[in-house]
Amino acid sequence: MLHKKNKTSRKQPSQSRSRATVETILDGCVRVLDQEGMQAATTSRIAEASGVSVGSLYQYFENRDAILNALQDREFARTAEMIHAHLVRDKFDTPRDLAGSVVESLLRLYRSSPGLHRVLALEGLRVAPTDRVQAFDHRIVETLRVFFESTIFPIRRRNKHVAAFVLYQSVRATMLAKILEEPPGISDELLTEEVTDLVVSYLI
Amino acid sequence: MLHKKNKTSRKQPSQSRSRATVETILDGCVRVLDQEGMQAATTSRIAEASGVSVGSLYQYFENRDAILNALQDREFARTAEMIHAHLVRDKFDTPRDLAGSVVESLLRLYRSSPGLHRVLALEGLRVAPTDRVQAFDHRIVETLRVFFESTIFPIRRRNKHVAAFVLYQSVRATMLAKILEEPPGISDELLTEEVTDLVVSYLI
Amino acid sequence: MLHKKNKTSRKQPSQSRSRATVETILDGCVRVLDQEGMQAATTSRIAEASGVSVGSLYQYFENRDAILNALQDREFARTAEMIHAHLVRDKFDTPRDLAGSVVESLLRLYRSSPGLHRVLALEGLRVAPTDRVQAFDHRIVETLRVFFESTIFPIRRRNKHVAAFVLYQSVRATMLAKILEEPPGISDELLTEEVTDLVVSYLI
Amino acid sequence: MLHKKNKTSRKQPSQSRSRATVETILDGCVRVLDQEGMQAATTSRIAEASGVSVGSLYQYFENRDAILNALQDREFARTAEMIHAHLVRDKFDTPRDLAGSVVESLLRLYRSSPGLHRVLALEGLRVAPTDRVQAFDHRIVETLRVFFESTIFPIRRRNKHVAAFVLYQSVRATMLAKILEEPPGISDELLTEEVTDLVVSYLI
DNA sequence: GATGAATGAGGATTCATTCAT
DNA sequence: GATGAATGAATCCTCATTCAT
Repeated sequence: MLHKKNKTSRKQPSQSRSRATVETILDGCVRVLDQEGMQAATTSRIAEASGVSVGSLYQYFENRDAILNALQDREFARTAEMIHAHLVRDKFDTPRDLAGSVVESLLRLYRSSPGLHRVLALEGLRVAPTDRVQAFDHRIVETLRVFFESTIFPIRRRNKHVAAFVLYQSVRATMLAKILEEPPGISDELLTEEVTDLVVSYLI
Repeated sequence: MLHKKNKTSRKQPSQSRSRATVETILDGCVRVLDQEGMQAATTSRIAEASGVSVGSLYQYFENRDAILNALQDREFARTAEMIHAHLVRDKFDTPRDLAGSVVESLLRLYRSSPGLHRVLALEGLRVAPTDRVQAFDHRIVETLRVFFESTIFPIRRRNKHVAAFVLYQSVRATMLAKILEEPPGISDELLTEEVTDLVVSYLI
Repeated sequence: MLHKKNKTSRKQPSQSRSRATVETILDGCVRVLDQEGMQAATTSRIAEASGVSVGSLYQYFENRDAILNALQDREFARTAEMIHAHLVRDKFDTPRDLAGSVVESLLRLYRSSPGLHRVLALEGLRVAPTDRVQAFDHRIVETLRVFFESTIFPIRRRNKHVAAFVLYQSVRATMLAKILEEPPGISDELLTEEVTDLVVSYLI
Repeated sequence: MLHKKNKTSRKQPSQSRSRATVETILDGCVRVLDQEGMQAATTSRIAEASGVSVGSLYQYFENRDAILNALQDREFARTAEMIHAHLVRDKFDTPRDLAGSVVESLLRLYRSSPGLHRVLALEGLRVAPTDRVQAFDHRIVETLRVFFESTIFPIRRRNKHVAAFVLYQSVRATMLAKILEEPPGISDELLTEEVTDLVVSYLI
């Protein structure tokens, strides 16, 4: 009743060509967000930046929000994978090294598309009114919690869930603020060091 | 020094009545942001919620963005004042008490108008191209730095500026995420406690 | 849920100026329907033909369909009034005269805006999926039925409701077809005469 | 003589397979019109309902309007044939029986695809600028006129052409209104009876 | 000063048509 | 011949801004 027709939720991007187009569109959207910001992310601007027509956008996505949702999903997945990959590494030296490498990777990830991550943080591309942000934030927090529960490193926090939540929000916000504001007198190295200190002194 | 460069310089809100109207409008805008979100903050909705006409809005503000900018200014000022007030209090017991009370106040402040602060966070009302956010963030960070430099409490961080930056971003983001996402199983008290721990273990 | 906001169903056209604008828009819409047909009745074309801006259209009407609905309401009301006025006239000579004058008036009414009435017939401006047509058709049929029940003229049809229905549809369709197709060799006078015969020989 | 002036003349549907595809497409279009209405009759919906690809649609038809035109041609032809078949029947009892059987058949025909006939009525699929409707209406009217001129039944109308025109429009409109509006309290049988009365009392 | 009706540029979405495979 | 992905003009609608009263 809300939509005249509901078809089969657009093109099922199963064929590799379809999937490629979807990725192309998402990449275009990231470019727009990074260089021109959220308010510029109109359907025609996204189409233009992706090198496809507006019509094609709608061949692959239900509507504008669906693009942003998909982009969010993809980026959260990448973030989660990145963090997970660090935590399951066999080889590590000290807890501090591990923490530092995660922090540093996060900084790098954010720097690769600051505009995108600015929007993702807190506001979460605004689409599903909070659910999507919460759901994905939660996934990352869970990854951290599980690690805290199972690592042989001694963690002095009683409530691992809260600890994961606090640390994820803290590190993310600090790194993003760094990239977005570039406050004078604070280098990447220095900040990575300090944030790692924050994490380690809280956990151990 | 706050005059910005208003081409037509609009209403110089010198008369108290004018100032009152400006405040009324900002309050209306906050109400809209809190209850209906950013996408509802249209000029006519703000006018309606403020009890003034759209025309009057433009008597007091250059354009829509100017309203959001002014609101941002006001809220950052309040935050800065609140933090400052805590830090200059004569009476305090322990460093932990002080940190805890700041953290708690921040949580309260955010909870009083979550919609407003969600928008302010990182994105800075998306208006001023980061300058405004940076400027005000900087002011708060400076307040903290000065405190760290001058307090008789022993602070083990070498670079007080970075420490202030890291802590401000961390506490703010964590508290906001709490309010906006309300992750299950994390109470206000518990989180306040943990964040205070984060601050104290990093600083002392 | 269907609409983001529902306001108070637009401007309440109580002031005479508002009402005048509403009429202006409806008149513009009629002009478009008559001269360019239904497919040309786009919001911007209607606005243009009415001499107002698209924005103003939406100040007075919820959406495009609301314009067509209002127009239909107005035209049905006019038709009903016209028919009613004929039936309640004190002075008339014979049943045939009365029938003939109604038939003739209807032809004149349709000729005043053929494009509009073409659309109104059967399709009914398409908006409320049939309800509106049915409702108004019904009103006119009722007017006729009441007349048939109460007139001192002898009516030989048993079921006055069906008779009213049959006659209204027949006269309307024939007159409209005449205007829209202008079949060669059939003059207004001749057709009026024949249709009057159809009515009279059926009724009396 | 039906060749129209197809610029590129498309597929001359001489091969039986081509003709079959054309029919398939028209049938699909009818299904869409009946079940979903005119606004749903998009090229892709018609293609889907016909089990062919959009591309194939354009193999057989110049453009969308050509499909609707062809459909109109076909349906008018069927109607004309149906009426003709009744009129040339050798066996009939009374004039009333003949009239009644035509009226009833028309009702049945319309009921078999109401959505199609709603669109065809008066509006003539809104395609050809009235010419097509007129031409076909005229053909049916001519069939009737010829019958009126040649039948041994006594017809009391002087101008047989006008009589045919009036009756065709009247019967068609009444039957269609019945099907499209389904006014409460009017059964098929009752209406058929009344309309037959209308015809007979006018003619004889 | 205040008002709110009027304006129209801009944004989301649809769909007839084309064309490479 | 058949397919259906790609295209973009055309449509509905919103909302920041202006200006006559």
